[in-house]
Amino acid sequence: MATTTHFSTKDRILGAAEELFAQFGFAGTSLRQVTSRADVNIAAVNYHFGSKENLVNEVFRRRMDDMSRQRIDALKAATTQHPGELEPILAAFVEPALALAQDRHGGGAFVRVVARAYAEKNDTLRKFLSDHYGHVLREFAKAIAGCVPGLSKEELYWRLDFLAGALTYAMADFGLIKRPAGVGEKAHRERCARELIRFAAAGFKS
Amino acid sequence: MATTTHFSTKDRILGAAEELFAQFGFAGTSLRQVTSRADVNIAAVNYHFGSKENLVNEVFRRRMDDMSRQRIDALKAATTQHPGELEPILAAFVEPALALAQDRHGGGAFVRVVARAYAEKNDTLRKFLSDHYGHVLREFAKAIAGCVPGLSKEELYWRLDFLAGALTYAMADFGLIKRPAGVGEKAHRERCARELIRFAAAGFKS
DNA sequence: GTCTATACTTTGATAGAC
DNA sequence: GTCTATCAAAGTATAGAC
Repeated sequence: MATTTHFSTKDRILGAAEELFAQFGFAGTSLRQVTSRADVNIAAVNYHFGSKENLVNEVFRRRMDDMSRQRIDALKAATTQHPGELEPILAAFVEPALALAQDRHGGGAFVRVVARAYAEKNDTLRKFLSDHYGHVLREFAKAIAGCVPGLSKEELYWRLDFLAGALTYAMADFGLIKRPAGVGEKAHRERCARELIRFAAAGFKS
Repeated sequence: MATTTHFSTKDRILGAAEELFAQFGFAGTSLRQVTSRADVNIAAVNYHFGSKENLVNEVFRRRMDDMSRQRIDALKAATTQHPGELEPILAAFVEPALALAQDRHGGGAFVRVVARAYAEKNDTLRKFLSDHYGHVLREFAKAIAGCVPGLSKEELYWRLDFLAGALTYAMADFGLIKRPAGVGEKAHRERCARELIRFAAAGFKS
């Protein structure tokens, strides 16, 4: 917020929190660890963010906003460059998410916030997610509907949920599939995207 | 552990914990709440379970073991009664999970443990899950491979992961789709199963 | 082996001086 | 906007009764 390269207390807290959350999870990270790494006083967290929970949400929001923007941009490019084709739309949905999940700095924290929204009865966070995710998802729903005309709106939404679920699972690296030692992270991610797009495309067209 | 209907301290803790975890989540439930509801001393938790984390895992394991058994039984029935058909196999995988997720007593807690395994860097829990889930998944992989002969083992495992992800998401009731007011829980669950089976079947066959 | 009373340690949060 | 001091509540650990 100035002409210098100085990072504000708030920004330093966000940065430190993101790294620690990604590495140790939320429960495993204390605010004292965060403030110690950010080199600020323990009380600064509550002053700037109100609570630990709200700090978590803010860490998440930075990445989420960025990913949503990438998705929307990619969607526009897909529908203009490949009109009527389903796979490029699915790629626009899948690829930014997998790229983020793999980001060393924010990916772990991001995936964890999503999972936490599953796990904890947290209607505030759920509503927040549905407000943001909802908007993006509806854009994709419209675009997909244009490629698969026979689909009812209900069926379309069910299938979008299935895609989102499979993608979230893949982002968390949770399944049977493990990256083989000889394959780089980028290649593994691209393989995942390719497989998921093919799987989902067949599902949407069925 | 007797001829009476007496519940041991351990069982009372497990029962109270399951209900509270399902209702308030893990972070939202203190051990003092648990021991108060179970009418046992606070120290009994650490005596019987070692830690809160381990209590969570034990609550989960009871349901998990039960669900895995149901899945395996349903798989056997499917392959003998409908040999060579893919959809009954997928149903054997999907339906026990959705039924459990909807169970008022244990469903909430169950889904939350799975989500927590996503969210927290907990290799113990992840390994435990992969040990149990892994065994069941491999049975299903074999059965599916019999129905879709052209599929490589790698592709098969990718797609199983996608199915598991979509199913987990659906179990958590996390997506856009909400149960309409006029539809019962059972009907909604059956609709979900039907849609997911169709979606995944097309994906596996692609 | 089982359970209880009790104390220890760390956590997130707050109040008030500066 | 930031700090020190302090708080209540949480998970955990231990000693000893039965």
